[in-house]
Amino acid sequence: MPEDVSLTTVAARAGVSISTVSRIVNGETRRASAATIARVRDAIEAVGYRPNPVGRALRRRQSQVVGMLVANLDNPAMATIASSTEAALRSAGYVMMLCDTHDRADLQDDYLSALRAQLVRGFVMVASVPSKGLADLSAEGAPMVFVTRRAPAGRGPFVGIDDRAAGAAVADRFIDEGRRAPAVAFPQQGSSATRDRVLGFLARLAERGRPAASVIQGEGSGLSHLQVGYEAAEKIFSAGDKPDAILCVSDQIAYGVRRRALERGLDVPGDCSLVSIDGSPLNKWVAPWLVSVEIPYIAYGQEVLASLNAIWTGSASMDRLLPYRF
Amino acid sequence: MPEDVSLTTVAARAGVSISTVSRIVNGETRRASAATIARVRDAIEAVGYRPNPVGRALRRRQSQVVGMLVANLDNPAMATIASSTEAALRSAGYVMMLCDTHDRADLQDDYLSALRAQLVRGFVMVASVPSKGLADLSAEGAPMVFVTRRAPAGRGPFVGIDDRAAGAAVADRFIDEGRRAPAVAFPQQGSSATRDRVLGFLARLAERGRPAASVIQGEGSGLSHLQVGYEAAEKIFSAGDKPDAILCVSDQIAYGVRRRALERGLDVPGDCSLVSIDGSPLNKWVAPWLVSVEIPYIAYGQEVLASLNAIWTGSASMDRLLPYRF
DNA sequence: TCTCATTTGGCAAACGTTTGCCAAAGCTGT
DNA sequence: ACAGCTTTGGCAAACGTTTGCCAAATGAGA
Repeated sequence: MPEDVSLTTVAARAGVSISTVSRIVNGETRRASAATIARVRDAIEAVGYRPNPVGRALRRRQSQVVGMLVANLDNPAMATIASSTEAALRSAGYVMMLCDTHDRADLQDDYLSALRAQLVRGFVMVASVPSKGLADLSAEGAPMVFVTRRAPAGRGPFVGIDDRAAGAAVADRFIDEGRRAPAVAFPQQGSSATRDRVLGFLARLAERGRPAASVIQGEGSGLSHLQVGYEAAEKIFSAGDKPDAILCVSDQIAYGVRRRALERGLDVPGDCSLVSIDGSPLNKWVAPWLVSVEIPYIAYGQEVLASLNAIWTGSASMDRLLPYRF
Repeated sequence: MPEDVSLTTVAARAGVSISTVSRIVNGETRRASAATIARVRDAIEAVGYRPNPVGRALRRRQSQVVGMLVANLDNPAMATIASSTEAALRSAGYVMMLCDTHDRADLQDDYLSALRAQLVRGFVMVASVPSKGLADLSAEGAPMVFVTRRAPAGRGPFVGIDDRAAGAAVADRFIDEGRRAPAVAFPQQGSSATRDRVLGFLARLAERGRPAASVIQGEGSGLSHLQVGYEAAEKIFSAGDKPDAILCVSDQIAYGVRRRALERGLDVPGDCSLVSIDGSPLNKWVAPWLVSVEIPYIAYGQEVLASLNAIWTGSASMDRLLPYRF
């Protein structure tokens, strides 16, 4: 299958000019007679012509590529988002270019500029980090949608869940279950997502008669949420009050908390129940002790696509909040 | 930052022709005087010129893009491979385009032809599936490296571990530990990787006096290895002999086996120890009961790059087997 | 000073598209 | 038969790059 078939090949075979073929390929049916169109279509079929995306991008000054920057592909949730977004984009005729920023601002900027040079059509920022390049690009009005974490600069369409509400839902559950000593484990330098979950949780508890001061709060630092959970748990378990229910703002934090709990000889959920926000399908298999608010990461892809489409067509860019499920 | 700076911009500013600038950008230092080179370099710096990859690809008929097809991004091992490969390629000046084939031949072919149209420089097939498009492309001699699973057609450079040896290593361990009733859990329609692991395991056991017929073999079917393990375990546990050590050919299979074991009231590793081949870092946190042969997925990226480099420079394409660690 | 080789650099033609503009042909109504 | 409009389609110029070829300028040797 020699792939050196271009508009010229088709034009020669159909006995028309390349302009005509180009127009027909692009659906400009009003610029050619029905007979010509049929002849060209046949020729296209016969030689197996496929438009060359590179030539097209050069001329149009815009490619079919959408760039996706993800903070950490090793995080299963982000991998799922990447996978579903790739599928959605592909089915709409776009291709996705994926970059792993490792949560580093400098890498993020490198990737942004490389992608821009590729004339990408849009950017999908999954858990972006604040950076100069991002701010610039955003200010220029580049098509950009933020997933999981909101835009550092504030404005920018967002795909995710209502993090505050999710936190509040866990609070409600704890109260309804009659928990005496609720706690929360979260990362020291959290993103908008983890922060909002904690805030929603504490706010709802306060509304229902449990002021924030009475809630055991454990924060952890470290690169991975596993480590964060492990550290946060230490603080929580060595607090004066013994917690009987802990909100972990992500699955991985819950894994870390649980490990520390085991090391301390605590039974989960016997002595202390763990609730997390994420809901990886893996939990059912490796963490049956964990109750989780399930986030439909698998559905993120189509929302991202819808959001990009809205931007491209000039509609108002609005946030897309997906339903979570307890 | 208006990004409409091209060779023309630089040429005008430096007072030379675009040919000269192009040659200097591409390191053809012998085609211009030192003074000219300096002047051009300054101009490049001043206007912030970056070569346009699209124009370049069109002219060179070859882009800096490397296409990566992965069977399932939700699999943490593959996500890690994708991440490390992306990093390695990026640091060598390439960009990676990632596609998730969901292990489907038709999608794989779609992606292959889309990537080819993008004039990609090479293909990285992570756990590829046999397909017509793959066979054609491979026959044409497209630069292609196979990761984790060997080329369906046989020939093609491979990056992975020595799967038979890994299986054998587990066999040795079982014998050395004095296990009475070893078993193995594996997928019904396995890849070259899982097949080789089982073969290596059984062969070594046979060498050391345990003919294959005496080994409990449980195969499972299903989309995910979790399910495979769950099914395989059922067969293994309901066999006449009660196993006291099971080789699970992947981490996820081990998770499935363990779940079934729990349901049957078996203690792991008390009643029966589990050994898997994969070694996800997550194991330490969520599956401390699992012993694993650790595969250095994080190091795959650089090997993939090295393999591609070998192909591009015309060297003999050889397999790259990485060391595993018990 | 002349010849010849080397250095230095520009011209122009590609690569595969898209699209503004022009022109030929076909129609309509007078 | 003629003006004017619509349909149909081609020409050619871009988009940003690379590169074969040619030419001017420089330098060396005679």
